[in-house]
Amino acid sequence: MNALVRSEASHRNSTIAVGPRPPAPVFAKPQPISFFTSNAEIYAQGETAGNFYRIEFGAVRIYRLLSDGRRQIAAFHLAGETFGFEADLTHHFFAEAIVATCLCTHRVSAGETLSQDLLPLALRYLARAQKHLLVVGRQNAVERIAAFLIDIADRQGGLEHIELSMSRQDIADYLGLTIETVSRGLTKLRDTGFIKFHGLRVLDICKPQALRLMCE
Amino acid sequence: MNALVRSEASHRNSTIAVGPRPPAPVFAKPQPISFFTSNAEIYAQGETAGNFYRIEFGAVRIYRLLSDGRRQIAAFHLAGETFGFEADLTHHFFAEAIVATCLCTHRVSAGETLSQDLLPLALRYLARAQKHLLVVGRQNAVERIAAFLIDIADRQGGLEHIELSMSRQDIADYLGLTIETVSRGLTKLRDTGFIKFHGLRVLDICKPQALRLMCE
DNA sequence: CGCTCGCTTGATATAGCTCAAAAGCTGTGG
DNA sequence: CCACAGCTTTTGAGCTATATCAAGCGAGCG
Repeated sequence: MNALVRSEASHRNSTIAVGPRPPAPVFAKPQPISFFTSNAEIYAQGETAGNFYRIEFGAVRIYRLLSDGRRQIAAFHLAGETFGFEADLTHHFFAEAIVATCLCTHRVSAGETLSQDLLPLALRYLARAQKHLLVVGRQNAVERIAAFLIDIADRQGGLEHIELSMSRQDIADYLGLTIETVSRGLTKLRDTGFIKFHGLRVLDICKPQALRLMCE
Repeated sequence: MNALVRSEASHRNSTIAVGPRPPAPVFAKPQPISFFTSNAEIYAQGETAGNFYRIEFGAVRIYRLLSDGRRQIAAFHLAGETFGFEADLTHHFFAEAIVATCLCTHRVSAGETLSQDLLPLALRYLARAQKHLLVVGRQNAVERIAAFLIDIADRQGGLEHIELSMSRQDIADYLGLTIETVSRGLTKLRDTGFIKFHGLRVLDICKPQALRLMCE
């Protein structure tokens, strides 16, 4: 299965208050900033919720575990995105920093108008998760990897240049594959000229149209 | 693959206005009721959105297609649930009645306070979709079927008695399996005494604890 | 009574998993 | 600047769970 022991690298990072900041564009008041090192836990499944977070820089994985250690990453969140709000006051997932990450924390109590801002966000994430279900449920390995690359490229500004913050294991656990299958898929996409590597986690999409067609 | 042609059974049902009704508990005004026969389309991917729907009775599947016909059902909605709202004004999925279904239509323009009601709903569906990702991405066939049965049982009131409104093909497309694998999985659960059939789509869960344990 | 349709069962094929090892990278210390 | 250790990633070989293809079965219906 997929029962790797990853936990020892994943302990809570101390929150570093860096003081007041200029107002964020969407939410009213200056809020505390906290910093997380790579693999630091932001919150755990079962923990009390109540805050949500805007990523100033870095990247975050949202995931769940089965009792035998199998992991599914439900979402990646990149710089600029807001995450961590829940329907009830409990977190149903784990959240960890993928790389060194800086978060701006917001309290839910801060204002009632927040739900006005949060609803479109929640709906976007819902559509994203449900689209990802099609990828994981019905596409083969290479199609899943293609869909992942297209998604990241679009979210990094629509360029064909990609800088991955996550490991092959993270990608595998996001796509419902093994690390070996992800590696073989990327190799196949490279050998067929769809992508070009400039380092393990840096690559260009050479045939964006064709790659898009592959996962429709 | 899974390229069945299902489309000929799926054309728009005429909306039957049954006149004003007593106010729904959550939303303010009486709203038009419409009726859909089994397999009737409620809305299509790409269509303009703007309404949302409460299921008075019946059941609905929310799904997406790949160009070659592979289908992934992203969610089932049962009686009492509300669905169909979107972040932008476009539907990103198809919605069809699974059985004879009666919907109460609400216009988004009806009131600004709606987002207060819709946010927790959206968040619950988001958590549901992301949990389902773990099932589809990391669990084997029998575990997926067990998780599906537990989910339906919980949503039908927590009883151990289940009446499925959906076909084996719908279940397969929800779980990312083939119809044959679903059938074999159900047979295995029956033969090992976890469930007992009282008809093709009617069954009891005999060992709820053990079944739950199977998909954790 | 004989269709049709949805479901089950059987036999075989294969995509992706598992296990194993090699090959790159990165950082550290001499 | 090189050597070595500890990672992550890639590559290889064989195995297995599930898909695919095909046939049979049973309930509902004209």
